[in-house]
Amino acid sequence: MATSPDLSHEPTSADGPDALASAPGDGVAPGLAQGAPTFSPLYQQIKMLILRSLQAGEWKPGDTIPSEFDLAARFRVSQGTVRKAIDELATDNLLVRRQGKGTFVATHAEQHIQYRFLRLLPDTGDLDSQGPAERRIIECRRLRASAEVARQLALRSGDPILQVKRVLAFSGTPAILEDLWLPGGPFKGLTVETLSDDKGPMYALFETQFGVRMVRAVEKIKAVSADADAARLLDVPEGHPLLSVERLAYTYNDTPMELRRGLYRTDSRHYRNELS
Amino acid sequence: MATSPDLSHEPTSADGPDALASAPGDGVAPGLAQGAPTFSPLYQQIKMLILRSLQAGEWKPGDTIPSEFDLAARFRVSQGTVRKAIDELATDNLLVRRQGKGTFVATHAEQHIQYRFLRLLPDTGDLDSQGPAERRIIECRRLRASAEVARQLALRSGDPILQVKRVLAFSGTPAILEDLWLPGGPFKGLTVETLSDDKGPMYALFETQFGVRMVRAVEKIKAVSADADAARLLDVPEGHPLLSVERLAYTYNDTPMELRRGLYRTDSRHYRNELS
DNA sequence: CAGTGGTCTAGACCACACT
DNA sequence: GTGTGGTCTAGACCACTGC
Repeated sequence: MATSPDLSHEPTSADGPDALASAPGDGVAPGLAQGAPTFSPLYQQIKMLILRSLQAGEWKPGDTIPSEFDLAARFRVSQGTVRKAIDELATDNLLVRRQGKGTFVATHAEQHIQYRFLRLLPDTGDLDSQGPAERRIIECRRLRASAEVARQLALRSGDPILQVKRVLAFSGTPAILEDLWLPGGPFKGLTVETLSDDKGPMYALFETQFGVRMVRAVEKIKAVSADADAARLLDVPEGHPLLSVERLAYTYNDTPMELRRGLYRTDSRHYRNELS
Repeated sequence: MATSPDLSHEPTSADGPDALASAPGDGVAPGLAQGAPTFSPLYQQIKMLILRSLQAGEWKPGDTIPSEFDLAARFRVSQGTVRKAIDELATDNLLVRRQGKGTFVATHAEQHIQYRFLRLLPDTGDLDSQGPAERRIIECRRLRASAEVARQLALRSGDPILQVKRVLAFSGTPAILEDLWLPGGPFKGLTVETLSDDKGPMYALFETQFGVRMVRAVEKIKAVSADADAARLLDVPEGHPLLSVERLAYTYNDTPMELRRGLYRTDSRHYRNELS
């Protein structure tokens, strides 16, 4: 009797000689994970299981995950099937493959090039000349979600949230004024001190301190005029054109976890985007 | 004797019984395409060969290309290797796979959702309510490339170019003012009439009339104030904040083929971008 | 050297579209 | 049914990393 792929969450100890005895052509187990009539390829199911392990924190950002061969044995499928699942997770930027070393959980720390979600670049293209971003926290308040913020963060109006306001500068010149709204639950304990003491990207802090990993985001961009407040903090005349960048960032499972509204000075910088 | 993969450009007529006799484990032919010592996987070489056929116009936009099996026979490799090559070309948006039907050369025509490179969406998200874009050509002039335009289009200063200026409106309200610069050579014969008579996306026209297919683009976005000219054409007060979108679009082979500068009204629309 | 990811092959079968 | 892309397997070998 040919064994079916084992899609249980735990590694199995029943590694008998028939563990991998599935004959070629057994084909996919249709809808094995649930009774739904919808067809789902095996590698998609494996992908979901790996995703679940990532969510559950079985492997932390920066860790290496088990080898393809090990995962294949755990799930009772062929290495090629695991491979395809990992391939997709890698192109989604959730995993990083390194030949000869292993497959790692992606992280916003040691992204070694730059902040992964920041698209504002100097017009000269000279990424290094400007040095690191200087961060200044303006405020960090605990308050209740407005209807609008609640809607975007999938909360209820009045739920506790955190609001952070900060300015980023390069070489002493302010470039970005940002307001952030974070759900109070996952970010319980976040204080202005935590933020001020931090050195690296904020999303790296979120990973290490709160176990929240930002996976993807959607930005809505508009051109606006600087109001008095923005003009003061960004050191531009009132009415100066600014880029308004409203970002909704998601963790695993498409859960929105951060709403951010940035005002970017674009006199000597630009927002870069690639189309394909 | 085991035959090597045949990477010649033409289909071979020598379909003898040993055509596919390569034994497993023959491995990759290192640097077969050129004597370079750099290792290049077989599927990458196949990818390049398919790309070359696309460039050469062997298959036109909208056409179906030969089946994976046919291509495998042509190149004397396995279907899986062709598959991986096509996979990459599909994720690059150069080809489109359709199960049961075949693999097609991507096209800007019948992109049936919307203009693929236009990221300006109504704030309501209601894509259909606004109806189709109304296009008005302001001018179409033949002139000589300035140093700046020449640099970006990889031409020499003074080379002949075309400049097009147009306005796009939705429901009678102007939304976009665009200036385009095109190299004179590939677009010889482009007139204001050609442009005005056209119905679909401009990039579809470029494909059918000039055989130029835009494959990818890079945009630099800034916030600016409307000058008198822009204010008049976009029906906004002078000084109104506008999104400046400077696009450099490329054909196959990373050849720049269009420089475009758009001014977008963002009072009721926004530029949408996804990060990951 | 062993272990990891990366490539390649060959063959079987599934899902889908057309005829 | 036939032909297309899509999934899955099994096994071999290559390239890179680090012991």
